[in-house]
Amino acid sequence: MEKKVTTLDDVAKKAGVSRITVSRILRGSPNHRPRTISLVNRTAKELGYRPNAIARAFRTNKTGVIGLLVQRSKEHDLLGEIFYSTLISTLETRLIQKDYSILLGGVSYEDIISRQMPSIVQQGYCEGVVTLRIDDDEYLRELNRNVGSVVTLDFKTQCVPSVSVAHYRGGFQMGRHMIQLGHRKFAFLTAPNPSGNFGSSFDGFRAALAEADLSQDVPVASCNWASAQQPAIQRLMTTGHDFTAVFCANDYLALVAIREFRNMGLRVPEDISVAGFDDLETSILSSPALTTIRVDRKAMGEHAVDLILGSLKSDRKSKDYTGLNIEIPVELIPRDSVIPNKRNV
Amino acid sequence: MEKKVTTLDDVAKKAGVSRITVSRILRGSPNHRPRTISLVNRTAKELGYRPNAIARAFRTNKTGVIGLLVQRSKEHDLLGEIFYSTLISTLETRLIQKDYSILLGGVSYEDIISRQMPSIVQQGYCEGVVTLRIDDDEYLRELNRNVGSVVTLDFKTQCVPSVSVAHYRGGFQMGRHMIQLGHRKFAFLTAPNPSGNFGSSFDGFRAALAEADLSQDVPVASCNWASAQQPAIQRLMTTGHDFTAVFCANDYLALVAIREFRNMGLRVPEDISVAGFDDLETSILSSPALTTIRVDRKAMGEHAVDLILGSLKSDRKSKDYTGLNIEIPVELIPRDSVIPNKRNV
DNA sequence: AAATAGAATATTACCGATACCATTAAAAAA
DNA sequence: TTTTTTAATGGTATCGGTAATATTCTATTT
Repeated sequence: MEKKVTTLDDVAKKAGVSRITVSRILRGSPNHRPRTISLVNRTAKELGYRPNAIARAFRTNKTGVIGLLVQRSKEHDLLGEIFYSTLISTLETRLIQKDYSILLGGVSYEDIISRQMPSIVQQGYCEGVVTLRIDDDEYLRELNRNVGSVVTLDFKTQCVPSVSVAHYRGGFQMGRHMIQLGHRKFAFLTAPNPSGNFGSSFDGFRAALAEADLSQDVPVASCNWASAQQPAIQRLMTTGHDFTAVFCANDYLALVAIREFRNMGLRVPEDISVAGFDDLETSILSSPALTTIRVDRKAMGEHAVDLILGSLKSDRKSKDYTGLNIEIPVELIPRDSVIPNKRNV
Repeated sequence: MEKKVTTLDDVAKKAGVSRITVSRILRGSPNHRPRTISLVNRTAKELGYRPNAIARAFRTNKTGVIGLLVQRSKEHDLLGEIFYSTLISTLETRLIQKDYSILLGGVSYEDIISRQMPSIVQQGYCEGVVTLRIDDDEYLRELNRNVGSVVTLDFKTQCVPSVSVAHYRGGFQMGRHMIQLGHRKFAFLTAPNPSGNFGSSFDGFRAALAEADLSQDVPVASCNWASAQQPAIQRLMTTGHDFTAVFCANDYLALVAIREFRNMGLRVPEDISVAGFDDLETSILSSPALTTIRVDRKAMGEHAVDLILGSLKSDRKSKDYTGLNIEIPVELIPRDSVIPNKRNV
């Protein structure tokens, strides 16, 4: 006695109608006698009938599956980054409501360079794909060639609809905030340029400096992810700079920076103010509580879902979303890691 | 000009062989003339043929998809929890290597109570399912009835194979550690009992107290997740307890506790030592760096994958994994949030 | 050269649903 | 009542693969 699944035919036979009638009724077609409808529904329930999604997908060419593509790498794992896990959670919740499921896919840096499509795409399981911070235009175009609908999250591009963060604006706000508190000399802490988002933050920051007629010649420490952040930070300190505030590309780096500064005997924020970007759930819990730029990840996820679903429906004839970019606004969250500068005020 | 996909028939026609020959050759069957093999391979490449995974899944009844089931709730989102995101990342990486993909599924608490199967299961997309900390035996059994292979992560059970954490052992180690540092009075900080894991930690902790002939009557503060942790913690402090060390069910709660204690004017760790459980990536960055119990999440993910794949292969006839439990060992990571007790030493 | 074994390839049926078109039954109009 | 229209239902082909079985072809044996 293996598993025996009930099919449409079983239901049809038992109910004494044709298979297609059962199919239509179960899908909610109204063009049937109430008697037949209730008979079929009852019979289906009795037999414990469950439509076979694979068969349906096969026939209709609609899988009800959206791929979620993240970049994977040895040293640093986007999926494991808390910023993204919140995002993913939002995507899942909202897509389920629309009867879609999420299929996870990882691509390595090498895959991207060699234009290697992930297996979930090759196999044709996905009706559409949402990418997380995949920043290679050519790769996105190739994806689009394979999947029909692609939406990019956390990277602004012209070749597919995208949802991005107002990094420039966030950097600008942080710049103003620090200047307002009396800081005049700054440093940046970043990771090796993922997707230029960090670059935008710093451009915005510099714009604030320009506005205040301050030197935009800001020293930059570029850290690797996994480890080896210390050298970059130490180098920053030992090259004779006299900054009083550091703007970090994200909250995680800010925490690292705070630890390193303290290891060097500096007090944060008394000697150096440190700010982050993202406002992770835990950033309010750090000590000092982190001054940062809040990003509405929920809104990001929701917009991404709306974009991808909208772009699915459009059978070439309806609205074209290509190049449509939604920029999520940000908000400065002043807390305790950035304080007025005693030296320059 | 819509999308035209090349099928086996197209390749077969162009190569002048039968469809099934193409199918077999592309799947690597050796029983063919080398000439035919290379001809078919060449033709397939020329036409850019990609096997249709849905059609194949339909025919073979093998989807190559593993479901990942997490509990979802308004106030607290497991998917968004960093502990799990690392786990998920590991699962994904390892499953891809075995040519499987991950389909994400969420279940609410209500779903579990009402034995409502998630859509990814109902639809029959999954060959197997890995659950994350779903702690209802009856629900797991029902799942197993629907999917064939189920493996539970972060919850120990007898009804399906499971991978769990040595919570008891971890609690025990932490107890010993604190006692060794001179602490005699303790408190627990936990969340409303998810899955009894937290309970095991505290049982282990108490066992260490018993070993040292200390009172096991430890006050407990039970916090909600999202917010409202303050009241529970304040209540703990204002009921005349005189503990010097607090063992928290996880690192996140430990951070919350530290903040609350400080808000009440207490110093951590000078006045109160605080310890967590999990060793999140960021826990070494907090100040003070968190003393905690390290859980090898990578090992958890790897074992889960091995279990689920092994249990897929077993067509009832081979090994039966039911009730097999793998317990992941833990390790005490002493850092700066637990220090020797000045009062009692 | 005929018989036979084994390797290579082909035929056919089928997985479970839906699309499309045809048909029948019931209601409305003549 | 007969015809026409409309609602309800049925028949058949089909999506793109693979399993099982049948057939051809090649090589070996006698």
